[in-house]
Amino acid sequence: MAKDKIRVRYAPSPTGHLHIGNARTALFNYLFARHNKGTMVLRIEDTDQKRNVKGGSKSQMENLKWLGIDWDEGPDIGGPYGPYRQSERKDIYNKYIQQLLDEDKAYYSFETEEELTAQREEQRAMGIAPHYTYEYEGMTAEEIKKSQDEARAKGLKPVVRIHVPENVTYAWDDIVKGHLEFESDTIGGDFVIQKRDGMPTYNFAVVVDDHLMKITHVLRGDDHVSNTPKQLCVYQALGWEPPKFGHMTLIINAATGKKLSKRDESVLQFIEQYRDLGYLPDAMFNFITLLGWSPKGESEIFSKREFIKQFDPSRLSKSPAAFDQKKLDWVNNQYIKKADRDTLLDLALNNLQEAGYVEDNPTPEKIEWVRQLVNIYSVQMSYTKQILDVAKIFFKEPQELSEQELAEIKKDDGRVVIEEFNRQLEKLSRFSSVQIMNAIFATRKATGVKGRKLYMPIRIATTRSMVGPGIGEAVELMGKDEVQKHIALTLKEMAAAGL
RNA sequence: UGCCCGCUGGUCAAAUGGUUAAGACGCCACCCUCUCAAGGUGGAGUUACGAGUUCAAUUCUCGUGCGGGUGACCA
Repeated sequence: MAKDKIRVRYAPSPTGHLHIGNARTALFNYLFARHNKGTMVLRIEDTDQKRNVKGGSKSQMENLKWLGIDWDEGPDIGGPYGPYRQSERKDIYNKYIQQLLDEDKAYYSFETEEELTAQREEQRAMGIAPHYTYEYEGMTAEEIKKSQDEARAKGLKPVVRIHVPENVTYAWDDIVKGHLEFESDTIGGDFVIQKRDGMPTYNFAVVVDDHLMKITHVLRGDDHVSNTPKQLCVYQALGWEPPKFGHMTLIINAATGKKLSKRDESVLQFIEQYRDLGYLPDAMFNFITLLGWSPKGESEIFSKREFIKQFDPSRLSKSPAAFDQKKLDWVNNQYIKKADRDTLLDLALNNLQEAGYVEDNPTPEKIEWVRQLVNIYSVQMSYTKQILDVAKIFFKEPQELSEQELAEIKKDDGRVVIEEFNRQLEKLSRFSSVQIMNAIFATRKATGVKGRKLYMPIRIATTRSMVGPGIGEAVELMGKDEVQKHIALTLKEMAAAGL
């Protein structure tokens, strides 16, 4: 028989926006599927009604698409194994829960949450691992039935627990971590497979869905390792063949060494936040792929197509990956430098408008101006919103010159240079960068000053800053009026300082 | 505390019994340059510790240490 087609899934719960860690899980499943010409399934795990966030799954899907991840089956496009939302699959789960009940592999449990919490406290106090202990221990079938009937008569609603057999070893060869095994008595006792509200629990629904959706490989986060034995228990009870599992290491915050938690605000963790700052999807895709996975050669910048081609799950790392913002910035800068100019323009325009630096309905001239601005600054931006900061000389009223700047223009012939350049500017027929450079050359000729002594006073007087892009372009973009205003202001300040 | 996992420079990592222990980010220096970036060149910096196996250990084994995950009617 030919090897079955590879089928993987990404199964988020719609509890919020797309988190970096989840995005990575999706990404690796995607790469694995595409590399093997397999099928990518998107399934929404929304069995916890309390935690579901409105619009959560829509936001997840939007951000996945933005990242360049698509899927072949899912709630939005359907597929042969739907529905793809767990909340719509209740009948399916119920059927298998009933089957386990009938086969005596599961049972109704009436212990209340208060009782269970008390039990756990007690166990913890005794220094043993908290676990559920069988509530019908030592009872005959009749006694159990009687006890349940009484509980029901009192109006108690049961949950369904699965019998975890004794002395069983749950073992699997993990794609990432190698051979792993757990003894059945270490997984916490008979666990709940159906909640009081009638919904299945995660560990049960996942098994049913993965089996029915013919999932062949489960790539997920390390935090699911301890769920795997429970799921294997369900597979066994149902008599199903489990898929292959691979548990990817967590992404940690380099500063704390801990798993990135949504509550940790020292790192931006949601794809949307990066999107808003003007990070590029391809760059994010590239960067996230490098979190816990390494390519074969020495290069680290790859297109999606190249990643798909060379993706190999055996190169998934066993040790946690730290989220390195500086590296992300470097990666994004690599992409920005190569990016399509219109794309950058759109992003930057958006950032500038949000900041109120550019009006909402800019004229074509203004858009052209922003385009030039983005062009000259793209080489140094890590993300487009940085333009607010790096190009602030174009948007903010000039500050008083600093001591350092003043020192720079007062040495040697600063004043002479500035005045001469101002005269040369007057003579220009066009206010273009080429012409402006000509004015600088003419100033050099007239004053005999060159190099830094020539350029720096001009730079400071025109842009009111010692830093910035090429002087010709900077001055052109600043505009003639603004430049003349700045020069006049500078000369006034110099006079006031007695120069 | 039980169970599970990990540990190569500041960070991510390659190599897997034999290498001068790749590469990338960051850092430093120099070059380029009016400045800031970008780019180029170079540099510093690493196999957690202790035993064992072996001619040879970053690699295999054991122990110690440190870090992490998990212990729900969350997923």
